Amino acid sequence: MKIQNITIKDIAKALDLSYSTVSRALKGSYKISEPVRNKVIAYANEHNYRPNLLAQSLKNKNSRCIGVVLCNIPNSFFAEVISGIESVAYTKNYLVIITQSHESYEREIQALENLTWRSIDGLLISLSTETSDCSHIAALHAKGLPVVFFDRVSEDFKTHLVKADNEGGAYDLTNHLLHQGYRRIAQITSPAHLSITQERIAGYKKALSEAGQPIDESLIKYCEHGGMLFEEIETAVSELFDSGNPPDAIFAASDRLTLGTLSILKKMGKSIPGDIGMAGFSNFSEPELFEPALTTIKQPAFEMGKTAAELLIQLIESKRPVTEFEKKVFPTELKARASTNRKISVAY
Amino acid sequence: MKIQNITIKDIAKALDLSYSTVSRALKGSYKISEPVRNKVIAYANEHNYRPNLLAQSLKNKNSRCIGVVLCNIPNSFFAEVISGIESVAYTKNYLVIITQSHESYEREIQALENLTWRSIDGLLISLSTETSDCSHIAALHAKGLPVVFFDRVSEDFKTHLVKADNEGGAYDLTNHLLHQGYRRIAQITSPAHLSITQERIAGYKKALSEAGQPIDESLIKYCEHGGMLFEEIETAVSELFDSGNPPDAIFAASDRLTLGTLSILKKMGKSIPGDIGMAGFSNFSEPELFEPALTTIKQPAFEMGKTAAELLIQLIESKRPVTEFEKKVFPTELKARASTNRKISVAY
DNA sequence: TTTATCTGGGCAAACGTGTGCACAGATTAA
DNA sequence: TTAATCTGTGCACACGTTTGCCCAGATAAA
Repeated sequence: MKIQNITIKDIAKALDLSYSTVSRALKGSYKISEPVRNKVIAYANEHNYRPNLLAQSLKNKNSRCIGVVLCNIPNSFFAEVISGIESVAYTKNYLVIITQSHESYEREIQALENLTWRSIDGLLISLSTETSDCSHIAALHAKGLPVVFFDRVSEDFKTHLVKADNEGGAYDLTNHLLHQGYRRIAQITSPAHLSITQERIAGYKKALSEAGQPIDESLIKYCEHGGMLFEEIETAVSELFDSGNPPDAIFAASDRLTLGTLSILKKMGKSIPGDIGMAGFSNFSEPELFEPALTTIKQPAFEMGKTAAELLIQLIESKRPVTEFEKKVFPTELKARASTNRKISVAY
Repeated sequence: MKIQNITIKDIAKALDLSYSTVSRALKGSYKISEPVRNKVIAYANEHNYRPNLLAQSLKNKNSRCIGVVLCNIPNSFFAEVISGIESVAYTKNYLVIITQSHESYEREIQALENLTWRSIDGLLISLSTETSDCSHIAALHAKGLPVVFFDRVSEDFKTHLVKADNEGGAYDLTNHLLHQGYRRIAQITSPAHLSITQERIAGYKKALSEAGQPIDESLIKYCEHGGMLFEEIETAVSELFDSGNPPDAIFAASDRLTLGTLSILKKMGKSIPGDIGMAGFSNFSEPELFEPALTTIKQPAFEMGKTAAELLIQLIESKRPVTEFEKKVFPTELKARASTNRKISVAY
């Protein structure tokens, strides 16, 4: 921007002081006499002095920016996470730069390059569905860039992790479906290499096992693009129904998959929850407005964003290298609604 | 970031050249001989040289960042706008910094201060509901900051405007409701001082007038916070129904108002579209999933973001001061669905 | 041969801050 | 009175780039 702001030099000239005196008076760092300091501060306030962040960053090799890489912004879950991140960054005076990977490994790498080129002090990242190898992130981390994983995490290297209790959420939801009398419960989910997928499948299988139900791997459908392509959800659903032994309930493992599946079931004319039960992970704000009102597992997205940002800033501002890392796991919340309400509570 | 990148100085030392020669060779700007230039470029590529953007910005007084101020990210409309902005910025190599006003005038000012402090090259802004006076933006514009308004625009000063055809959209929707046989059509809308509100009311009134219907100002309810407070929507709805002469259809003027109103009507046990017709401006991705499937006016949000970003970058990169400004108006799209389907087409 | 022009490249200052060092004057200790 | 210490301030360089100006050597013109 071409807007001319007042600089330290201007103040120095006006008060007939050296640059360094002004700088030190403003920072309050060094031995500057009271009268001089007050004079400088008064002048600075009066003329609305704002230090030039670019110059400070160049000098100090920090930028007070944190970079965020996530899949895409319109997704309800991530939109809420962003709000959480911003709420912390705002008070700590960091700027948040958001980039989207659009579930693509290549774009994730580009986003990361762009961010590091722009000088960020730290990175918050949720892996894209295509990402199975984290060496691009590990390399930055090894060079000293503080990193916090959230949501879709990796344990390829040690750092703070912030995630939902995906296993617990999937367990709760599967149990709920079982209690409602559903028996052949399918899961439509993200690629198998993602942490969230593994955990959500683990919870699902755990609930089934505990209930003495068989586990049928053909009921688990992986969408390689996490539902970015509508057709992959369609394929998954039709495979389930064309199998000769269709499910009586579907559990979708993400926001997009949930909405996509619901949409397809309605198009197929399935009656929910009669013909088939339907539920999923979703942070959409008004799931009760759907037909039928949708049973969801909701993640505390805002809190997760907040915590991730707090941990990251703590990492950035730590004087000593941090060696003890935290793994924050947030409970999920099951909201049972009409879409799984068979009104038959079966004992087993 | 503490990551040490290779600098021009490193290249200069390695090749035994001066800094300036290296700089000029890389920029391709000045008289540098072929062999020297090639040598420099080869070395730079080999060692993965990236110019330090902070230093460049400091020197050139531009930052290759554009600032965006909007109400809030989780809103479907704005989330799509952001995607549009990013798609352009990405190819033109600008970074997008998104800030939220949360519909507050004060936070809008803070966001703006933060952005300018951070050095942005241009600004995209959609006014908060509380903003009636644009002098804070005009001041920046007067200082030379390129500004493009989108969505909620102001004509306080001359610049590019990007908006939807709000009047046309409201006209179409009102007409649709009239054709469906609704007669007492209410509008729940944003504060009266906003451009979008005025236009949406104008279209609504125009359709009513043309149909020979009376205009009842008591059917227009303004939500001072644009629906950020759920209670204000509740108040608006209950006032409509408690008036003794309730509406037979409600037209909500924004994403949040639409979802909020629908939610309240359902809680009240109203039958839609029987008791009351319901429709609104909304960019939610799957309105057909609602109960009932929701009639919407959809704005081309992605296109709007794209165009706004293009105009802004054009402004930023223009050599001469621009004096001719454009006003881009995008058509909206009416999607009639069950929530307004009375199945009685009344001639009038 | 001398002078003017061109070509390629280096010097150094600048953008706005931060900071190690030096130094003048005042105070204290010997 | 002299030496040691403390206090407050200024000088100058650094961060990484960019750019106006200058200059050495080569070439062309006179």
